[in-house]
Amino acid sequence: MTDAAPPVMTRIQQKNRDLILQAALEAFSTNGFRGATIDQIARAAQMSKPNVLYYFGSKDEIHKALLTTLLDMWLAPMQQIDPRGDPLAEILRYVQAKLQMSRDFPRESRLFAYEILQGAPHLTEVLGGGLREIVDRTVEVLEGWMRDGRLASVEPRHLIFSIWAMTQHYADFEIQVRAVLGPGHDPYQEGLVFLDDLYRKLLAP
Amino acid sequence: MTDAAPPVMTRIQQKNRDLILQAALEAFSTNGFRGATIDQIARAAQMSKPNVLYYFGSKDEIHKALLTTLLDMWLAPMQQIDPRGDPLAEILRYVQAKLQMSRDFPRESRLFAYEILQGAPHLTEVLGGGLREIVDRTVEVLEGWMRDGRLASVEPRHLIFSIWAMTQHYADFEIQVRAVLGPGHDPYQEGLVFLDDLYRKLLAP
DNA sequence: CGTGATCCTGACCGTTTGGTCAATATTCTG
DNA sequence: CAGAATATTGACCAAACGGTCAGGATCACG
Repeated sequence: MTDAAPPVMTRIQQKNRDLILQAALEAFSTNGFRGATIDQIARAAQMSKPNVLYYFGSKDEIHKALLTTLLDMWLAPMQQIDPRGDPLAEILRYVQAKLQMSRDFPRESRLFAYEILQGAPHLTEVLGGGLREIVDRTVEVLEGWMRDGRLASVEPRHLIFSIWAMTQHYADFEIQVRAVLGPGHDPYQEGLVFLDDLYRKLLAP
Repeated sequence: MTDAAPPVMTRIQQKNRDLILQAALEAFSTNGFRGATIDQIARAAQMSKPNVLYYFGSKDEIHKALLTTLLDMWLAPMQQIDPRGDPLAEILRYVQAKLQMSRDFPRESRLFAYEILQGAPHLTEVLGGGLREIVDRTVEVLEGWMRDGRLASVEPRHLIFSIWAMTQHYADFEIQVRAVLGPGHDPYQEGLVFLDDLYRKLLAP
C-alpha cells in the first residue's frame, strides 16, 4: 500500500511555484483575472512565460491554486472564535484580526473581492460547501451566546456579513477611503476604534 | 454669439447611445472593464461593432460615459439627508435608500466596485473632488447633530464608510451572501432589519 | 424628389494573449 | 562521470480584441 500520488516536490519546484504564486497574487489582485497576463506574471517572477506554464498548466490553474492556497488563511480568524471565551471579547478580537488582515494582506482581500464580484466561478463549491459550514458553526456559537443572554440578539449571519463588509471595505476600497479622508489619516487605526465602538453598542446584552 | 457646442442629439443618436450604455453596463458590471468586449456590447445592443464605435470613439469612452452618467444617481441619496430633519430618521432613511439601490441597481454597484478595486483610473478627479465635497457637507451635518447631542458621537466619515460597506456588500457580494444564507431568504429584507437595529443602537444619543 | 447629412456594416489590420513545441541547459543519481 | 530526469527558453501559432476604412443604406428637409 504505497502513497497513491506522493506530492513530493523538488527544491526548485517549491521555490518556483512559490515565486509564480507570489507574482500572480500581485497581478490578479491589481487587475483582476482577465486583466492580468501570463507575461506579466512571468516577468514579475523573473522567468520565461513557457516556464510559468511548465509549473502551472494554464492561467486558470494559477488562479485556482492561488485561491485555494489562500482560502484557509483567509478564513482562519473566524475559526479561532472560542465558544468558551467572553462573547464580546471574542467578537471584538475577530473584528480586529479581520481588520489587520485587510491592512496586512490587502492583495488577498482584493483577489477574493474580484472573484466574488465576478460570480465566484472558481469558488462555487467552496461557497456552498466549506464556507457555509464554517459560518454555520460560528452561527451556532453566536446563537448559544444569545440564548444565554450574554450577547444582544441579532441575526447572526448578517452580523458576520457586517464584519466582513466593514473590514474588507478598508482594503478593497482603500483608494476611496483615502481620498475621502485626505492625507494624515490612518484608516485602519481609526476604523478599529469605530468598529470597536459599533460592535460594543450593538452586541451589549 | 451662438452656442459653442450645442449637444443636440437626433432621435436615433439618443436611442442608440442609450442602448449601448445599457448593454455596456451589463457587460462591464459582470466581467469588469477588461473582461468586457466591444463585440459583446455590440451583440447585446443588437448592432455592429463599428456602429458602437461610431457613437463612442473607444471602449474607454463608453466606460467613462457610463461612470459619469451613473455617478450622480449613485451619490444622490446622501445629498437628500435633511439637516433640519430628525437625525436618526434621516440616517436610517439614507441606509434604507442605499440598500434599496443595491437591490434595484446591483449592476451599478458592481460597476463602481470594479472601478474602485482597480484603483479608480477613471474616477480619480471625482474621488478627490466632488465626492469629497459631498462627504464633507454630510460630515458637517452629522457633526452638527452630534454637537447638539441629538446623535451619539462617532467618527462621521467612518460612519459613512460603514453604511457604504454594508449596503453595497449585499450587491457586490450577493453570490456569497446567498450561498451562506441558503435558499428561502430575502437578503435585502433581512439586511434592512439588521442595519436598522445596528444604527439605532450605535447612534442613539 | 433630390441631395446632403447621418447612420450602418463587411472586410480588414496590427497587437495582445493564452498556450504549444522542439531544442537546449541544468540538476540529480547510480 | 554518464545518462536519465528535470528545468528552461526562443520561436511560433491561432484566437480574440480594439480599432479603422471605404462604401452603401437610410433619413431629414428644402
